[in-house]
Amino acid sequence: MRVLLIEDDHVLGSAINDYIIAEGHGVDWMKRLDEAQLALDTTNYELILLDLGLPDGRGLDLLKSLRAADNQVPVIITTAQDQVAVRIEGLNSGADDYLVKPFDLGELNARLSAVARRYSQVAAPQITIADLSIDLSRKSLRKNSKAIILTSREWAVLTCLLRKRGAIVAKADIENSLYAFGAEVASNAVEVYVSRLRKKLGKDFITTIRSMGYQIE
Amino acid sequence: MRVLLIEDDHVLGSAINDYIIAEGHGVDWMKRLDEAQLALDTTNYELILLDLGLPDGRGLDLLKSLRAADNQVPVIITTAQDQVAVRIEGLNSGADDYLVKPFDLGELNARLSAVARRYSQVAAPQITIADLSIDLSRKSLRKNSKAIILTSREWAVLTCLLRKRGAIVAKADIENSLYAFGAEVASNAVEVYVSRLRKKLGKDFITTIRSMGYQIE
DNA sequence: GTGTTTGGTTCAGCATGGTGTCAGCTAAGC
DNA sequence: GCTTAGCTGACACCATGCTGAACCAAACAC
Repeated sequence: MRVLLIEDDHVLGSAINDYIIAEGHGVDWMKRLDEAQLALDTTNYELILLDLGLPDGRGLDLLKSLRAADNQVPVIITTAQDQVAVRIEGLNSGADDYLVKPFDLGELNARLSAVARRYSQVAAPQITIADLSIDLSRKSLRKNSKAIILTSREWAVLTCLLRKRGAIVAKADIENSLYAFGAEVASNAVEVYVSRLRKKLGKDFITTIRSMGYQIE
Repeated sequence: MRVLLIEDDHVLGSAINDYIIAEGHGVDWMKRLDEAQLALDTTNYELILLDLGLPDGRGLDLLKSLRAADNQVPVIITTAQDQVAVRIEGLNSGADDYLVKPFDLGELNARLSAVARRYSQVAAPQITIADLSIDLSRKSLRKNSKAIILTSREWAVLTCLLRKRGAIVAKADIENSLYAFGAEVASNAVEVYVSRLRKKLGKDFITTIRSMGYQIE
């Protein structure tokens, strides 16, 4: 997850910065609003942590202009203990969440993952390859924006290949992901399903690497 | 918006209750978890306000089972000032937000509208598909502008499918949204309801994806 | 109380389409 | 050319899904 941190306090800022990195996310830390605006213009973030206590007090404007521009990126605002009114105004201006300073870093983390979870539901992991768009979680698939129905076995083969996209996947690997281990299938089932997939998705979508396996892209 | 309020404190509860009503929303106020579970079984809420400080301390279980059943209804938890750990666990268990008691009613309202805003983006109130027009929040349904009455179970199945419109919804998912946690039903109930829905709404409205689930559109 | 209606759940028998298998074919590599 | 690997149409079988009907429980009328 790529996070934009807008915070002028050096001590708190670097603590948060380090913490988010330790959680495995990427951070851009901006100490001034004009820098933040610039960063927003050039990069797509998945989360913004916005300090509303900045000296110039224009953090809310940034938030409002984001929402006015129909940018739905989740924003968590941070305020000092006594700024209840600011907090309310922030939420009404389109913030998704807030943290009251001083806050527990564990709490920050919980909020991060809550927002990340929420966000990941909205922005479906949509894969687009050539004229195909594939949504694995919804099991929906479109070719030239026309829906295509796959059977469950066909899905199994497709996801197995997509999970290792770019790599060459051995036929045995695919077979193992199809049939719970043990149940040996002495046949060319995988070949059959690849054939069926090609009929539905297009000839060149899955390439055969002779005597090694199959590959997508 | 229909809100389920779970709060055992009479004073605070009735204050919140009145406040939400004053804001133009509907509230069901439950003082015990078993009542709340019952309410959840029969009604679809758009927001749940859950007090994690209930005497039996099983509020978290309710929340977890909701999420386990893939119920995405926004949940705001309330905790006392000193229960930071509970709060964090709540967020990690799938709560969308929290309020620390004692909280400002203005703050409650800001959170309500924040959640409502977020929610309204997801579920459009009026849906039109083919010759059907469906209003989920009012539970009204028309086919060629002729009203159709559905039973509550039929609604549950329909809304479950519509909420993930376009996606393939597994039968188990639908079952989970029908029968809140615990109550295992060993039968083909979902099939029966789909069959009845098709009889009322038209043959082709819900499509079967064999061994995967059902799909609308 | 009885009778009726309404909706939920279960079951059985039937229909159907996905699955696995094979045979005959094509294409690749040498 | 030959050999081997992979492709694909055809098909039988049976798990999966459909649906009418029966059965219950709760609500309601009288």
